[in-house]
Amino acid sequence: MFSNSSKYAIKAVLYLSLHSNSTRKIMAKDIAQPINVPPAYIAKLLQELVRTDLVSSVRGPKGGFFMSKENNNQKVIDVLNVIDGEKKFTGCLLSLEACNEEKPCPLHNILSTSRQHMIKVLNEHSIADLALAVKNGKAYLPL
Amino acid sequence: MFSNSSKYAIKAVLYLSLHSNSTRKIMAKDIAQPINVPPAYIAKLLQELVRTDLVSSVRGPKGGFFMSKENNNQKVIDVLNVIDGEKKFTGCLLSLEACNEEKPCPLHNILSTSRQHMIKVLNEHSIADLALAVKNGKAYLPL
DNA sequence: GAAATAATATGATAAAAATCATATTTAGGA
DNA sequence: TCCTAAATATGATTTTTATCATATTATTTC
Repeated sequence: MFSNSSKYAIKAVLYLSLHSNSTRKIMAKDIAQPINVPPAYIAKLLQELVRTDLVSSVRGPKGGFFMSKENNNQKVIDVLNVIDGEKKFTGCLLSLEACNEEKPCPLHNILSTSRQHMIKVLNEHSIADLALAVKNGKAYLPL
Repeated sequence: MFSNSSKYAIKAVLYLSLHSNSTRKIMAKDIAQPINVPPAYIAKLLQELVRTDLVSSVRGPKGGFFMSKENNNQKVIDVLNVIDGEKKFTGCLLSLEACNEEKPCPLHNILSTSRQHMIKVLNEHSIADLALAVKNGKAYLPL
């Protein structure tokens, strides 16, 4: 459904949302272990997330990654769009160039509703929302 | 969302549903062109679909691929399961081993409904249903 | 301002998915 | 029975994705 990269990115951003802030930064290697992602890989993903303003960072000693208030308010779909690209959600389900609402492909026809709903939900929930669910014991991050 | 292979498989199966039957078989290369998929690739995919009883075939002269009545009644999700595997739909959205309904991951939490709906729809519609929509002008297969 | 630390940029390698190629088997027709 | 046509099995190649490694740059602290 989502690529490994996207899953890793979501996990990293969630971890940062739960454990970091502007005065409490976390190094790439210290994020990698708890979310079970290769350190070098998560480092590369984090760089991309920093470039696109989804995560904040400071170099040098006492530096690291963290989530600012603005970062926390970004929507879940923003992370997915940066890593997997928008077409993943908006593109035709059969990759037909000429597929659209007026002339939908057969899959579009039957899946359009649930897909729209999916996009809506990802658009409505911020990273902070997901983190809050974890804090409240309504969602979990095991292993 | 779906892999190229899955998209190709759906397109091939739809094409066969619309243009073939037990007395009108179609060769791999004659399927490849209209659905815009590499001939050798679609041939390989068709073999897998035949092995799993989603498509029928006859070798030799006058042979080819076709959809039997049973083939046409298979559900869309069956094709996707064969090509992409079931985990694509049932697996945790963050690939967490211990994620489940009782202890859902944050993504599971917000996407579960639309995902369930998606699976339901794919389970309810047969290949024939999709083909019918095309015949009735309710769905299209451009390019 | 020098030393140490941590992100950044860049590129190399490995694994998986997609694509291509071909020898083998089966079925039909002369 | 022999030739041809078509699927099948198998494997090679290419492309993409995932993973690993390292030299460079920025920042803090002494």
